[in-house]
Amino acid sequence: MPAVPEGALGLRADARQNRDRIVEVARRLFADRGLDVPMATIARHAGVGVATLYRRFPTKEALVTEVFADQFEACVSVVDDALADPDPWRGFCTAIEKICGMHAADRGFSTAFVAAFPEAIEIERERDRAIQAFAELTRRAKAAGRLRADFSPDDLALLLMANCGVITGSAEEAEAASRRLVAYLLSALRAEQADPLPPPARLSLHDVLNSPASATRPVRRADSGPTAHQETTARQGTGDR
Amino acid sequence: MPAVPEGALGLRADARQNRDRIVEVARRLFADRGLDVPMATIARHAGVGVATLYRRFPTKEALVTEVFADQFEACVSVVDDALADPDPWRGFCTAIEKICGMHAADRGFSTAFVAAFPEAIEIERERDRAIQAFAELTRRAKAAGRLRADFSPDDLALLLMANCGVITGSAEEAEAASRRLVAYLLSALRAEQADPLPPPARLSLHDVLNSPASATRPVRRADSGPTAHQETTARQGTGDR
DNA sequence: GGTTAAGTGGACAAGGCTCTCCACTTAGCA
DNA sequence: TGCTAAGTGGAGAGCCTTGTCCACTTAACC
Repeated sequence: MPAVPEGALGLRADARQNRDRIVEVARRLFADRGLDVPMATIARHAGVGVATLYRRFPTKEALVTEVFADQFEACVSVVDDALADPDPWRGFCTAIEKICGMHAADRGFSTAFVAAFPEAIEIERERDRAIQAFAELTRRAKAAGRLRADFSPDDLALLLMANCGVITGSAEEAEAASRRLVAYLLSALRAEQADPLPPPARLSLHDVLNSPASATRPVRRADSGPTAHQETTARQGTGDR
Repeated sequence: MPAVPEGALGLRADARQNRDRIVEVARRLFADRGLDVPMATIARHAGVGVATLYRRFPTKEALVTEVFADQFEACVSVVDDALADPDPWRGFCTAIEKICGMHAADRGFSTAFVAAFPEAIEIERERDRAIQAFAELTRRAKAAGRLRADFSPDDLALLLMANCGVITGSAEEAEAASRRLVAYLLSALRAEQADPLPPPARLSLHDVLNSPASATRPVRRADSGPTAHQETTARQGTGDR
């Protein structure tokens, strides 16, 4: 993450200020209300017009990506820190707790993270590194005999999505819920657990991070058409879902 | 749940048929695509006009309530069945597995359940009974020494919301993810777990089931206004969030 | 101070949604 | 068969979104 975001490089001083304020305001609004705050609201809170907003960030997605880029980096470095811990199990637990806590504290981030914007190119390289780092952390925690052997690194996606699920209500409620859920989950992950698990979900971290589903571009399947009843064929071609 | 829904009582034969088809189609569409299928799509698939749809169900919420009323009842009877099981822990586990499985199999239901429509009056009485039944199940499973003592009946809300979080992608993916998550969670709930938990989240079942947040009426906080910068007071009165 | 390219804001286009209105059709009954 | 209340479909109102356009303003350099 460069100290000056590359998008703000050749900007005139006033434009630069406006851009900074937009990002700052967007971060706060996304955190408080989630990703579906309208662009006009962000613009108004930043004291600019919508045109200015769209001049800096051609789509809402671009704004979201920019806003959460460094939060994503923070997640990555949490995993790095965990790898540096001499006790791999402690590292593992702290990493999960920290990441889930970050999500719980930021409504927009949790959505953005799970939704994931494939266009976040500067993130892409980091992402693969993070996945490998977490896999290594997993390996070590298992080797230390603390993490159950049938845990799959892809289960991280499962945990994160579950964590997102409990993020509702006020920030404090969300954080309390997340903390308790994570405590449950971590105690399920200890090696002493004997009950066998059903097969890992086909929800790998790669899938989640490249999913077409997104809060700003919701998944919309093509209309498969009616399967019965007197639906006339003439009505079909409306393009309606 | 009456055999003939009270909404369909004095209806003319053709109207009755249309109503039934609407509910059937809506159930299928909600299950496949979630709650945000447009009303027009439902009408089209049912082979009726939107006006007909709105004549039977004055709001989308009313339709959703009707569609999921019996699924809700099914959840309640799952808890009843669990209470009838001589082994309370087995009953407890099966209940959770079944309910989570039902949610995973039905994208719309999971949303509707967590969102919860306070207006679903006929459900209201059932709801309190279900909550008490689950509390009783909890008590027995603890008494049998199988469920960890610090489990709170309100944690059911936590589990259900977490489960909702992993419902993405195809139906099979969702069910696989849910199964694995539930397996993790149940192993965390066994009495042998020693690690103390953080305090229960202030997410009681009552709260969740009466939450103002909803998929059809998303939570919208009042705009608190900007906290800094040169926002003019004149711009404030636009009613924008 | 004057020039000018960069920056700006507000109106508006395009398209989505829920829900309403009203002129027309039809089931049910004598 | 013919009457009538019940039922109907489609157009469109009203509101929300994201994103565009263009006449105006202003920072930055001479």
